[in-house]
Amino acid sequence: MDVNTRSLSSNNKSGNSQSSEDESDLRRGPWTVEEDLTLINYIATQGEGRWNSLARCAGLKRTGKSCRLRWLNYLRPDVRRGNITLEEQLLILELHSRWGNRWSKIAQYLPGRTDNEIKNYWRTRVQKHAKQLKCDVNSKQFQDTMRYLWMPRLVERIQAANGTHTTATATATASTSGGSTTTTATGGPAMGYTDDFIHAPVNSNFTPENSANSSDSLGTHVSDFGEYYGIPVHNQSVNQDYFQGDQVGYGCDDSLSRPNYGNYLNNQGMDFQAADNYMEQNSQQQWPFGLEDTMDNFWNVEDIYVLQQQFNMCVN
DNA sequence: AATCATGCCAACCGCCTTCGA
DNA sequence: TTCGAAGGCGGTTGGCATGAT
Repeated sequence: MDVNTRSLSSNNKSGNSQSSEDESDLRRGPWTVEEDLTLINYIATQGEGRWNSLARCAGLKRTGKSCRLRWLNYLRPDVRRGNITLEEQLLILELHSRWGNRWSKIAQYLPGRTDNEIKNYWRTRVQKHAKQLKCDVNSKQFQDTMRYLWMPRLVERIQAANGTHTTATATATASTSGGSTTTTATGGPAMGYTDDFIHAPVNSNFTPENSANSSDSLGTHVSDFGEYYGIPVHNQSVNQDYFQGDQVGYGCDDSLSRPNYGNYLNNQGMDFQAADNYMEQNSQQQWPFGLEDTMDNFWNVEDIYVLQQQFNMCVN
């Protein structure tokens, strides 16, 4: 069935009455250029308002919801396009560890990015790698892997790309196009095993099992990520054991080490209370990171290989 | 060249919350 | 206070693009 002509009969199950609409006349599916222009022009002259009436007044044969979604996710002038940058990836991981699937809340900290985009990123990229590691994305193992392996690694990549600091002696870059990933390693061992993880002091007492407890006293089993890490939503400085690099190791055993990324986000001005204020005061400004991640993804084949090894050590 | 598998993402669905009469 | 309308949000789907076979 043509997506544009599908029945709308199921649309009103949600309690969102569209009774004032002529349902038989409503369009669905992809928006046309003409519809986009109509919506843009209408909002440019009349501003945003009540979406149902806006849709009617603009002459769009769409539901108000559909118009709102199209505007917020695609037509808004401040919507950012292009790959999620390394910094944005790091921020998404960090914020998701705090708040879980609170996509709209996470999106507030990534100006120009929509909750839908972040959600899609998470589902297509992060969950994919959880699958590759054969663990549930909500599992403690995966959370720890993400927190103590991937995120520090990502910080290293950011620092390396910025030319500010990196302890890595080898770099591997991945480019993902479509479904495949190609990898270019420079200076690393032939087996694509980079030593990003192997060069800094390690607290041998640290394990993923105690990691959650290391930052607070609330690290007992809870399903929600934020609760899991025992982090209050607001007025909480950045996850302390994660960002205070010298105090706690992040690996699963002594073969792991942490990059010297301490307080990276704070050093970038990413204090969350400040971020709250920042967002309130200046919601239109772009996030002060300018680095584009042309590699698309910070995980590559080598990373997965290494991570699988480390992950297995964690589990066993 | 054809077919299949996979990734990506725009759009929809439906529940919940907020608003306002 | 109640109730319907509208908005917000997270989950899910479907179609297109691309790569693999």
